[in-house]
Amino acid sequence: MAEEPYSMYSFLLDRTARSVKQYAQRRFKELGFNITLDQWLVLRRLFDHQDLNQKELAELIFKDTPTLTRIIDLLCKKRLTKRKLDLDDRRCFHVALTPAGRAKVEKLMPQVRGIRLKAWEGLSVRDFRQFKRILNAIHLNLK
Amino acid sequence: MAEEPYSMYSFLLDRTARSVKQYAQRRFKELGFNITLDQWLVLRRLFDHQDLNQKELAELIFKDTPTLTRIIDLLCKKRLTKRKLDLDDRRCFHVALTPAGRAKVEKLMPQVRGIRLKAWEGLSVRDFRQFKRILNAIHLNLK
DNA sequence: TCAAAATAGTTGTTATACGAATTATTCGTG
DNA sequence: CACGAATAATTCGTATAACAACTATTTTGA
Repeated sequence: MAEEPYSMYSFLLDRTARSVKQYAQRRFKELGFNITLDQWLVLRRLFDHQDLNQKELAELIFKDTPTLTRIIDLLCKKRLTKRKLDLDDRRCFHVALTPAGRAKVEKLMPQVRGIRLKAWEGLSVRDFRQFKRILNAIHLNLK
Repeated sequence: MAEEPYSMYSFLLDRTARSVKQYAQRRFKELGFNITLDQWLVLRRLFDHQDLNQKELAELIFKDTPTLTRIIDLLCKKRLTKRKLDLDDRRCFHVALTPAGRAKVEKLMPQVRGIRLKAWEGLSVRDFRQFKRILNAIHLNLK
C-alpha cells in the first residue's frame, strides 16, 4: 500500500502466527501426541512451576481465565493434570501434573523443540533479537 | 531458556498477534463499528476487488473456505455483502459489497488506519522491513 | 462420451478467544 | 463485626480456526 507503509503488519503477523500454530498442530497429530498446542503450553509451564493456581497460569501463558478453565478441563479429562483445592483460599485451585502428565512432557519435549526449530530455519540469533524486540514493542504499545 | 535461544518465538508471536487483534476488536466496539476485525478484512478486500468468489477471497485473507463461508454468512445477515451466483460455473458464488457495505468501508477506513498505527508507535520503517522479512521467512519455512 | 478426479461451497465437530454475567469466597473499611 | 468491593473460577453466547465429510458441479482423460 503506497500511502501506508505499515498497513500489512497486522495481516502478516496474524497469518504467520496461524501458520506456526497450524504447522505445530499438524505435526502433533502426525506424531500421535494427542494434545493441542495450547494444551502443550499449559503442560510445559506446569512442568517448570508446580502448584500454580489457574489465575497465575492464565497470566503466564497470556490467556484469559475462561479459556484456561476449558483447557484444564480437557487436560484433567485426559488425566494429565489434576486440580487441588487450596485450603487457605477456597476460591482457588492449584493445578499440577499427574505422573502421566509429567511423563508426557518429558517424552515430548525434544520432539516439540524440533518442530519449533523448523520455523526458524535460515534465520539467525540476531534476527531473533530483532523479532523479539519488535513483538514486545507492539505488545507494550497496546497494553 | 539457556539451551534454546529461539524457544520463546512462537509464544511471543502468538501473544502479540492476539494483543493486536484484541486491541482492534476493543476499539471497534468502543467506536460502535458493529463488525469484527475478521469481517473488516473481508469488507476491505471486497472494496478493492469486486466480484471475487469465495475461494479467491479466502486465499487473499489466508483463511480456509469453511471459515470464510461463516464470515460471509454473517456479513450477508448484516446486509453488508451479497452473494451472486456465477452462471458460467454454478459451483461458485461471487461476493460483492452492498451499497451499505461500501459506505461502511468508506466511513471506517480512516479510523481503522488510526487503530492500526497505534501498535507501531516508536517503531521505524526499517523495523517494519525486518519484521516483514522475518515473518515471511517463518511462513515460507512451514509451507 | 462418460466415469473418475477435481473443484466450490457447505455442514459438523472440537478447540480456542473474548466479553459478560454468575457463584463462592475473601478482603477492606467503616 | 459487618457489609460492600474485590477476587478466583465457572458458565454462557458468539465468533474464529482447523479438519473431515458431504453435495453439487465441472473438468479430465481413457
